[in-house]
Amino acid sequence: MQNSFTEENYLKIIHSLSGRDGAEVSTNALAESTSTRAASVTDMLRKLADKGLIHYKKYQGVTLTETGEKVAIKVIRKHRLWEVFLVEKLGFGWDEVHDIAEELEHIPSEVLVEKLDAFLGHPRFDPHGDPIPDAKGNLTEPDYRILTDVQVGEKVLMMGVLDHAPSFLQHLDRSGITLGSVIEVREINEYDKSASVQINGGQTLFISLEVSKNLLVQRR
Amino acid sequence: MQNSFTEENYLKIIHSLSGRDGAEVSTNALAESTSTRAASVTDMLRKLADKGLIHYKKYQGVTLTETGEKVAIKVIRKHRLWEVFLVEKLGFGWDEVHDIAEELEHIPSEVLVEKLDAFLGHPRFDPHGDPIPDAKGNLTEPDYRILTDVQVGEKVLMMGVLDHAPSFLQHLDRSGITLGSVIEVREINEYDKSASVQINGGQTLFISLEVSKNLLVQRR
DNA sequence: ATATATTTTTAGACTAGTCTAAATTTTTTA
DNA sequence: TAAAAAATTTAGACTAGTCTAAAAATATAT
Ligand SMILES: [Mn+2]
Ligand SMILES: [Mn+2]
Ligand SMILES: [Mn+2]
Ligand SMILES: [Mn+2]
Repeated sequence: MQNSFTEENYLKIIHSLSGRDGAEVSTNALAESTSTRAASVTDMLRKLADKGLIHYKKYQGVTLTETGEKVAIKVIRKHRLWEVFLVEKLGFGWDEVHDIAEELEHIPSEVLVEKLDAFLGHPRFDPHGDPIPDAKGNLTEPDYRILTDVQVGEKVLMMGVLDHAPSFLQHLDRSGITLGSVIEVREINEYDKSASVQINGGQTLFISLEVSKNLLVQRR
Repeated sequence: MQNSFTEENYLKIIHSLSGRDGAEVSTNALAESTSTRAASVTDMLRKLADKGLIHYKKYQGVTLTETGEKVAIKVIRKHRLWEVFLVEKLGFGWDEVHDIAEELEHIPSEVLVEKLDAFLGHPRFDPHGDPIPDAKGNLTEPDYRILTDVQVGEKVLMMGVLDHAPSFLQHLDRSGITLGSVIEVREINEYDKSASVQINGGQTLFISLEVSKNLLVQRR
C-alpha cells in the first residue's frame, strides 16, 4: 500500500518533533506543525496506527514504528536531495527551496531518487547543512554546537541552521554568514546576550541572541 | 484559485483528445483516458465548467476555454521539460520517463519551470519528439508525416512517435530506430502493408503496419 | 418513424482529509 | 485531593473525487 502526501508529511513531522531520542509527540504539537486542528490530527493518528506506521495510545502521544521511521527517512532523503538540486543545479537561493522541495519529496520512484543522488555526486549535506540519509536509510546527525555555547575568543565553523525560515536565511545572507564561514566570538554582552563576532577574519558584526540560538557551529 | 492534480490531468487529456482543430471531446473518451467511469467524468466536467476552464453543454461534449487551454499548455510544458531532464541529465531511457513526468508536471512554481528550462538549454522538443511550449504558452505542432504515407524509395528522418507506450519505445530501441534516424523505405508488402526499411544506410529490417502507423517522419 | 442500442447524466453512496462543537481524560493548581 | 485548566478524543458534518445502478437523452437500424 502506498502512503499519501498527507501521511508522508505527518511521518516526517513526527520524526522531526520526536528528536533523536525518539520522544513522544503530542497531538497539539502535530496540529501546530501541520496547520490543522487537533481533531484532524487524532483522525490521522488512528489511520497511521492502523497502518503500523506509529505507536499510538489514546492521550499518550505518538512515536514512529520502525516502518514509520523508514518511510520518514526516505521522505527526508528526497527532500534534501531535491534541495541540493534546486540550489546547485538550478541556482535557487537557500531561502527559496523549502516549499518546492516540500512537494518534490512526495514524488515516488526509488530509481529517480538514486539517479538524482548520483547526478548530484552523492552529497552528504543539504543547502542548510542538514545531513542527507543514505540509500539504506542511515541518518547520522552530526552533533554540532549552538553558537550561544561558544566561548569568547573561540573560532568556529558555521555548519547549519536550526531555523529554516526564508526571513532568517535572508538575514544571514545580508550579514555575510554562510555555511563554512569562520565565526570568531569577540564579545558577549551581559545584558541581552547579543554577540560581537568576526566573520572569516574580516568584518565584525553584532548578532542578537535570537540569531545565535539558530546557528549550528563546529570546532575548526 | 489553484487547480488540483486531477483537474490538471483532465485539462491535459481534453487538450490532447481535442486535437489541433479543437474538436469536441466526449464523456466516454475522457472516461477511457482517465481510467474512471463516465459518471465521474460528468461530475468533473461540471466542476471544470464552473471554474471557466471548459465549454460544456450537457450531452454535447466539451472543449477547452482560452483559460483552460493556457492551463493545459503549462502542464504540457512542465511534463515535457521534466522528461528532457530525466533523459538528458539523469540518464533514464525514453521508455521510462512518462509516469514520473506525469507526477512532476503538477509541481507548482513558475520560477521552477523557467529555471529548469534554462538549465536544460531551452530545449524545443522532448525525448519523444514532441514540441515543448514556450514560456508564453505558444505551442506549435510541426506537421510531420506518418511513415505509412511515405513512398517506396523515399528517405525520411524519424522525428517522433504517436504511441508513447514503453513497449513500443523498447521495440524501437531493439530495432535501432531513434529520433534522427534516416529511414529509407525499400519495399511495401501489398498483403499486410508491412515495410522493408533501411536504417541510417545500414541494416535493413521489416516493420509492421502497426509500427509504421506510429512513426512520425519528415523529408530530409 | 419507431424500436433498439448507445451515450450521458442523475441519484445515492463511499473514502480521505478536514472542520466545529461537545465530551472525556489528563494535568495543574490551590 | 478536589476543582479548574489544558489537552485530547468523539460526534457529526463538509468537500473532492470516485463508484454503481437507474433514468434520460441521443444516435442507429430496421
Ligand atoms: Mn511535503
Ligand atoms: Mn533543508
Ligand atoms: Mn499528471
Ligand atoms: Mn513525451
